[in-house]
Amino acid sequence: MAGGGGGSIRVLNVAEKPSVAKAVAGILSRNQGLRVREGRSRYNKIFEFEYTIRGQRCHMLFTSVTGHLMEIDFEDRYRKWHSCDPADLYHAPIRKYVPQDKLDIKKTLEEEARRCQWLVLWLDCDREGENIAFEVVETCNAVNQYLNVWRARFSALIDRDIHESVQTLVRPNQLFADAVDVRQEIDLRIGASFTRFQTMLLKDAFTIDFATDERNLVLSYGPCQFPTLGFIVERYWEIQSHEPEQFWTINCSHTSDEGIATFSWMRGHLFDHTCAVIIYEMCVLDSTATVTKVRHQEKLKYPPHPLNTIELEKRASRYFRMSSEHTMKVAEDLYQAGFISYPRTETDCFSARTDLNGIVQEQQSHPVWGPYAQRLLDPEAGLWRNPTGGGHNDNAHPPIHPTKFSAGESGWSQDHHRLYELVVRHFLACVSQPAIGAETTVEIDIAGESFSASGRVIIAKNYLDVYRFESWGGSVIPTYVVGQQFNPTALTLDSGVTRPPPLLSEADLLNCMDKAGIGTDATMHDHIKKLLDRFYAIKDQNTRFSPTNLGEALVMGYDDMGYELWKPYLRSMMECDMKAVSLGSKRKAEVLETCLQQMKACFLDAKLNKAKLLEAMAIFFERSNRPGGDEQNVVFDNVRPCGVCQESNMVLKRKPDGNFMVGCMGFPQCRNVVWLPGSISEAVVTTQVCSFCNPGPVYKIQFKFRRLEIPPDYSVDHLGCIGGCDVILRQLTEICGTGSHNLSNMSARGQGPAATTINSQRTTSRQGACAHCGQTGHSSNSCSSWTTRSQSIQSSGTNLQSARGQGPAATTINSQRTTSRQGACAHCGQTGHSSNSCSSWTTCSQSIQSSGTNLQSGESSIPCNLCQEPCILRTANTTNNRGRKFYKCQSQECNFFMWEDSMGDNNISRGGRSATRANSRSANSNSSSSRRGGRGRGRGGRSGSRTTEVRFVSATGEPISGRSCFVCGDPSHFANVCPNRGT
DNA sequence: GCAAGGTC
Repeated sequence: MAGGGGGSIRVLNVAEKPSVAKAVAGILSRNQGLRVREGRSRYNKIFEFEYTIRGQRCHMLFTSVTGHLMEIDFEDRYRKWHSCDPADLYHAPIRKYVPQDKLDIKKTLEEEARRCQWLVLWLDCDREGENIAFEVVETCNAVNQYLNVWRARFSALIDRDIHESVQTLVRPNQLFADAVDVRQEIDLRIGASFTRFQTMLLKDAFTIDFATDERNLVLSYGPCQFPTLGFIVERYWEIQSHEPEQFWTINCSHTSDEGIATFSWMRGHLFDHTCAVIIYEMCVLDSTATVTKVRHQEKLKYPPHPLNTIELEKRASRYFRMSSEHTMKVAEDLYQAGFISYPRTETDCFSARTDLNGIVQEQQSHPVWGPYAQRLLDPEAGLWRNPTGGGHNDNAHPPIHPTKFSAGESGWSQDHHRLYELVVRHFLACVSQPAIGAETTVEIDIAGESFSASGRVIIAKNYLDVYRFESWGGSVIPTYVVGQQFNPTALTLDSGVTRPPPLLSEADLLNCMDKAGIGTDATMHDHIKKLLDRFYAIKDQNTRFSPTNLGEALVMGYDDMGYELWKPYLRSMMECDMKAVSLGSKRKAEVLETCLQQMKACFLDAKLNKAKLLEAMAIFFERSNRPGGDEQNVVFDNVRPCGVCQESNMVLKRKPDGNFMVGCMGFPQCRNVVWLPGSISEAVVTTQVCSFCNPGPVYKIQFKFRRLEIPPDYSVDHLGCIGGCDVILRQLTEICGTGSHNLSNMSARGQGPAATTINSQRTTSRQGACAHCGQTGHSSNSCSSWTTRSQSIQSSGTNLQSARGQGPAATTINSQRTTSRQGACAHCGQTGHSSNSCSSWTTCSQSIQSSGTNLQSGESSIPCNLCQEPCILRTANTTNNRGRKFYKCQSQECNFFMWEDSMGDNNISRGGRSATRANSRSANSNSSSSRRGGRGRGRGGRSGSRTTEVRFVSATGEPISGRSCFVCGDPSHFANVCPNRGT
């Protein structure tokens, strides 16, 4: 490192945010001779002071950016949604630029950098920080290539760290920055491609009747938001597929002068009713209890670890029902006003150098928790304990803690008060002794069966005194000694049912994301909010999340395709790759290429399987009759570059009349088009490239023809090329015509060269034979086996061109030719009306409306068995259950779902219990087995979660199926409530 | 009109 030297050098220091610039400048200058002036940006001031770095006198200029200085986006040509096939976004050029709102910061950097010799980067010490560092370097180097660039590494904004850091400057780490470049590019390409794809595919195809303006509806996909949605849907499905099961347990209680002890059966509960009854009968017949074990134990309840962002969000949600997004807003306010430390931190352990004592001292005068703080500082109280960390450290920020005392500010909302209180109490708890409890466990034996009861007495509350959000429940039980005998006050056989897990709470969701590495501490709340903004999920009053129909349909669609795009694995894989890049074990270009290649293949596959998405949507939404509602019309598959305009791609389209064409995306400026045979029922662009045709690549198309509309000697499946080399395709075009654009139409209007031409070479090779049936003796024109449709084609004049080497495809209408068609409807080609008012559009949308309506809303409804809201009869459209009718409760908060064909079963109530519970069980079981398609999502048999909620069914006197009271034999009640039973 | 990541 340069040192010594006579004169002073100018050093430009740049921090990631204004607060850090201010703090570091304050520490380095020791607030001596520190001057501040405005920069171009009102938030990013410039601090100036003198400093000496390893003997070199420096005039320090300290300014900041605000996070990333640059953004990436596609080049202009690809930015419009219809400018290209979304698949092109996997290789479309990307540019990195400083957005408009950051230009003033850029200007400040440029102005200052010009006059400096050194650049010292004080960005946060994580990968993103390193990437921002290089953005700053790029900006400054552009105006001063002689800058000596240094990186300051620091882990906390405290004197010792900062002074040490500036004396041990290092070079910035390109590998760390590379890892972020990889992430940015992958996120952009995947996000934009899938978002455009699914939005264009689904938005207009269905009536998605949310409050918002449908035209602005964006069905976004993102590598973080989708797995987050996946967690919500998965839990929702788990609940739906839960099969309640009845279980039995024996409970015993004993009341004495000292109180009540409730003993629970050490077998837990049994699912075998007969077995439970037999054991119960044994206990009742020999009900004397003998105490077999008494154990006294001291138990500790530890205070929480120091607070990081995720923990703050989870606790604010749990204690105050604040959303994570709102929590972060309030925390940001408190941080900006200096009351709490930086709220975006992963760190949950304090540095040994933090002045914990000083932080407690500040809180001594608070009217509520002040006395506790005083006790903490009193060595005689013995309350202090050095905090233990949770093992996370971002090496950039300390755990969230109070930085300034406040007894409440006038401008604070209730949430500001609450959050500040949480931060303070949490901090005080962290430096406190754990709570101490004395636990007693008593075990008894009744007729060979073991039961246990426990009680707890809190000896010292310690941290619980200040951390009012936590409690340590416990009850006192009477004293027992080993060998003591007593008669239970009550001995009952109780029944309960297993229950599904609850919907995910916000804290649960944050937990899932944290574990799976979805998002960062600073962005997790954004992803959750995005799901709500996109109408993918809703949050109920208990801050629990469930998917909307839209969210569920999207996940279901991808799941039915067999993809786990909604699972966290993709992100985990990316995280691994990024780590490898940052460590230098993988190269940036290599990771980018591999990942994008895989994702593109996945994307193309998803496009091929788009029917699955449509099917899943059709379960929940009605088909729309909007013109763009035909998904075939809005999702384009790239076939080849356009040889006419040489700007856009030619894409496969299906017109509203069902016929296929390959047209230039540059329409209407470029009208290059290839009409395809009218006998095609399906056409899908593959990834195979034709090795003959130019300009390439020309992707081959997998066609399926309608058997009855093509000659018998042609296969219904054909992998074809529209570039001009494909003989079969041209034959079929000639034979079948192109629907409304058949040759008779063309020639009738005197359009010159027909769109559908027969290749002379091909015709020559089959001279003398009918092109239709292949037999000689007649031409295809007079072939008797042909349909009326093809006969109309035969009258057309054919423009014979040689097959190969003709440049643009033989079946191409070029732009020059199209010019002559100006004034004709772009849809059907006829004159006299525009495409807006073309009657064939209307016909098409009507047919969709009448035939494609799977969701027969309002056709029939029954009151919900669970909540009494109406249940609407709908028709499923999934692969496994197409056409099957089901009832689904309209209420968003009710999970009732029942197949219509299984309703009979539901009338059989089990064990004489109320029909309601039986119905819900049956409904759930049906939904699990069929809707989840047996992919192992629903739990089978008894492996799932069982909660121990016990219902005293028998206490109501209901007989359990097939049994009668063993005391008096009466089938109308059970033994434990038998009036004839002695104690 | 797309993502996720910084931050004001």
